[in-house]
Amino acid sequence: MDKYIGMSKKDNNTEEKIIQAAEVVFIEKGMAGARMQQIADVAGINKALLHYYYRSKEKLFNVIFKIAFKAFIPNLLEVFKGDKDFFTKLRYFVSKYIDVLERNPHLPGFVLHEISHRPDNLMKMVKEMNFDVDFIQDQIAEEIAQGKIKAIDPAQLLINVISLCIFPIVAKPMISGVIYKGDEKAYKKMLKDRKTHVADFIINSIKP
Amino acid sequence: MDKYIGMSKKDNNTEEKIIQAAEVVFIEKGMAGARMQQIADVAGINKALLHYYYRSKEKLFNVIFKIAFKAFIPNLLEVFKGDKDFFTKLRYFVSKYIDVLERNPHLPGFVLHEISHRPDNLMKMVKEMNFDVDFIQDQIAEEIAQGKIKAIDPAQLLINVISLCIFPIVAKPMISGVIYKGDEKAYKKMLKDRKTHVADFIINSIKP
DNA sequence: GTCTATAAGGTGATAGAC
DNA sequence: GTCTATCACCTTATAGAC
Repeated sequence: MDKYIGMSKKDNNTEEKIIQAAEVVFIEKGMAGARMQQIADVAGINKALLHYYYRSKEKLFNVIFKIAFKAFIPNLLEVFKGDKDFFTKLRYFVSKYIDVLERNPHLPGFVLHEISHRPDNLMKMVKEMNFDVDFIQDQIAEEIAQGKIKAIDPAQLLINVISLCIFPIVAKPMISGVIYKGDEKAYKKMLKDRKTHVADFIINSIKP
Repeated sequence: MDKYIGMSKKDNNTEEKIIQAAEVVFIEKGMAGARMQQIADVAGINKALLHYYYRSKEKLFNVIFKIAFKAFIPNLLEVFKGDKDFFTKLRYFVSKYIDVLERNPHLPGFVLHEISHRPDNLMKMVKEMNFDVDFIQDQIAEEIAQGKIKAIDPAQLLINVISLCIFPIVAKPMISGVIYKGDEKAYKKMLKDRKTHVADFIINSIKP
């Protein structure tokens, strides 16, 4: 079982217990695979009480999805607003982001899977959350203009960065099984090395 | 609805119709979300006949998963066995693989999602299929030894290549929504550009 | 707020006629 | 092989006592 993502500590609060349980179950099983009964069990209550707090499975799911999405596109992106060297910020972001994902390995799979099954519904929700990644692309463009990095489509570079961070987590069983022949330790070492490898790989590619 | 992956053309054959329908439904909805009734509807038959051919949902799922997995880790990898220049083979692979995934956008999400929900079950199946990617890593190591590419962990490079190809497909609604603000055409153009961009990006990073 | 009991409808699977 | 009808179970959701 995964740990819950949320930050509240009021464990005695029933609502909090429900949220924590729902995070664990939904993120592990997905909307279609999750069962209200199991969420109730994990929360240590019964189904009826679950429906008393959240009238339907879908309403509860939407609450959890928002929490998961915020963890998935983290405040971490804010580091790019700092005035440090771009490569320094990139190294910091990659290392910390892989760190976050490593501790919540089912998170990216959950968000990606659900968002591609209800794109309209969920994207509306995401828009309300008002995420902004434009400033990162602007910053990349500015770095290029100043000759600090090679010419590259800022969007492509951004996609490359997140691909290299997220995919190894989403594809854990795949990589662990096919590339490392089931050797879990080898997978973990790879992920640890990756916290510096990814930034090195990217910087090697884009430095002038 | 997606198109089916399989290659057979015997459309009148009931078994073939079932496989095609099951591919469409399972790959789009996943095991937990798929319904035998819907598969029957898409195949133009009824549930009973479905169970006549495949005794259970799980048996049918396993058949489809194997097909999907073979398409996901394609014969395309064989190009690395050729004797062309490594960078040439890399360019060819990236371009063709993104091409394949673009035409089956739900395929990688399906395989990754299901494999991480039944790792033991499915990895056993995968092992029976006897995939081999070791020769690619050997080849990378050889290139490094010959000084044709910079020192790099072959496994990390391999992971980088597939991450950069697959992630943009798995995360389509995400990228399309957050980076391109819902502009589908911009997403498609990005993917088209990516067929050359990814190899350029990688080669820039690893050329001596 | 929290529980037990149960309704209402869905879902995988089978029986049996043709 | 293919169909209709049906079973047995599961799942969400609600009613009503405390």
